[in-house]
Amino acid sequence: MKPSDSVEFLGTDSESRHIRSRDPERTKQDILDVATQEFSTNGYAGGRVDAIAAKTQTTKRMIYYYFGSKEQLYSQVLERAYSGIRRVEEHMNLDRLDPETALRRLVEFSFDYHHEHPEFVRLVMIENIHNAEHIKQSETVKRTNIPAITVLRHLLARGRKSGVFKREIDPVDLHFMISALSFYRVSNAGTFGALYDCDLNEPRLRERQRRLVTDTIVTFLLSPG
Amino acid sequence: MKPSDSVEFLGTDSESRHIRSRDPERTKQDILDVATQEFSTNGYAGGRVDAIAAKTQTTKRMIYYYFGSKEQLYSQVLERAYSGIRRVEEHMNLDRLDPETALRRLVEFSFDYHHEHPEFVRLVMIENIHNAEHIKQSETVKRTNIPAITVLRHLLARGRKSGVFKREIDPVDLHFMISALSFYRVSNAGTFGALYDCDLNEPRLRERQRRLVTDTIVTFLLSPG
DNA sequence: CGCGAAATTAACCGTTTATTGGCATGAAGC
DNA sequence: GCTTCATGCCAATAAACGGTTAATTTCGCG
Repeated sequence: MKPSDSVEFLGTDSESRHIRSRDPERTKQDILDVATQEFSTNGYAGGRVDAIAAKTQTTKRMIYYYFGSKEQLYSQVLERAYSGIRRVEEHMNLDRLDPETALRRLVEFSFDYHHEHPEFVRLVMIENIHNAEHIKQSETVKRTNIPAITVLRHLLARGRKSGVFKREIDPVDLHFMISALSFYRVSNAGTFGALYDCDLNEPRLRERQRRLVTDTIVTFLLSPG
Repeated sequence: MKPSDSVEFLGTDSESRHIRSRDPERTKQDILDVATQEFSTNGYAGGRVDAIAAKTQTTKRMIYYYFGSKEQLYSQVLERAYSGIRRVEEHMNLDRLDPETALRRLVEFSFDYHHEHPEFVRLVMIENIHNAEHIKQSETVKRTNIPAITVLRHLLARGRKSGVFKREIDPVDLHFMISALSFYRVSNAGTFGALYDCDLNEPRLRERQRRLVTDTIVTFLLSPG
């Protein structure tokens, strides 16, 4: 190596490299953050390991060092994304509210969470394109998702007991409807907006649909069969 | 070229080539059919031109001859997929039915169409991953989708006039809800099934949700604000 | 201090992939 | 019969792209 190279090397060094001392956890999180962005934007096949490495503060080799393969990296990105919604969901304390209000809150939470986390929505879409084969193998994700149904089942039981909820409905079916209405608005904003010439992210429209979705679900539960 | 090559050449000739007489339209449709399958299964980035060519009765060269590029081929696949649902939608003749029944039919049709055309659903998912940038450029698709809203608007007006529909609702919003509930069940069957350990395609469950979705929409329209 | 393991880096490799060129050829219309 | 369109085959290409090699640096610990 020529002296000039050495100088050049040390020069860029102090500017961009070796600023961070070795910190495995931070490196991993850095990679996961960037990978989340990359995969959620371009899909799994469309996501580029090189692109991830470039946007990272570290190198491509580190990705393989910590995650083994593109696929395992993607799986971890997915798991982390799912853990996000669950963590928020857990601290909702719906039990203190009357059933109708609790249901409203739940729907609104779902609606808002999807809106605020489009990258999560996109990752789930992508995973579905791949027939959920990664999620199927993750016991963690599967286990941590059951509570969502348990909460709903409990809420439904409370509502029926108090006579507010007139409908019999399977908690899984209710969850399906709430998710569908929350998810689709974000996942299909592109095509829906293009086809019907509207911007689903426009605050006014979003607020209107937020109320609509909530009212629809609540109205159904309250109406006699 | 040696004589032996010539013989070899002519030999394979009569076996595999020139079996189909020249039929441009059929060749194009063949390519589109296979491409639909490939893209809807693997996504745009995941879809392989080689794989498409292999499953076709023709060659890769023909794909470029007729479609120019992978992207243009994908766009045409998308357009054709959208034209499918429109064609069916057109011959529904909802005007002969009373508003409530017409609405039921409409929801059921949407539910059934999505269920019966998962490849359409997947293509739309994929297009949304790409921010609908192909659809945005297709005037054809945009124009031919407006009628769906017009039909709804007319139906809503009829229902309100006759006093059956008590709710005021924007036709686009109604379309959004119907689509969401129809679409999500198919698009997210993978992750939903994995997370809550159920098979959304199981006939019993599907029938139950079909009724649930229809009832929910109808109940909302019929209920007083 | 010095040593071994963990962390990090740059350069490299083999393969895949979309895309094109070249060339031959049969069919159809004029 | 001649031209033109449609088709087939195959090889080439040039750029990605996922993954790896091998060397270097950092850090904790004895």
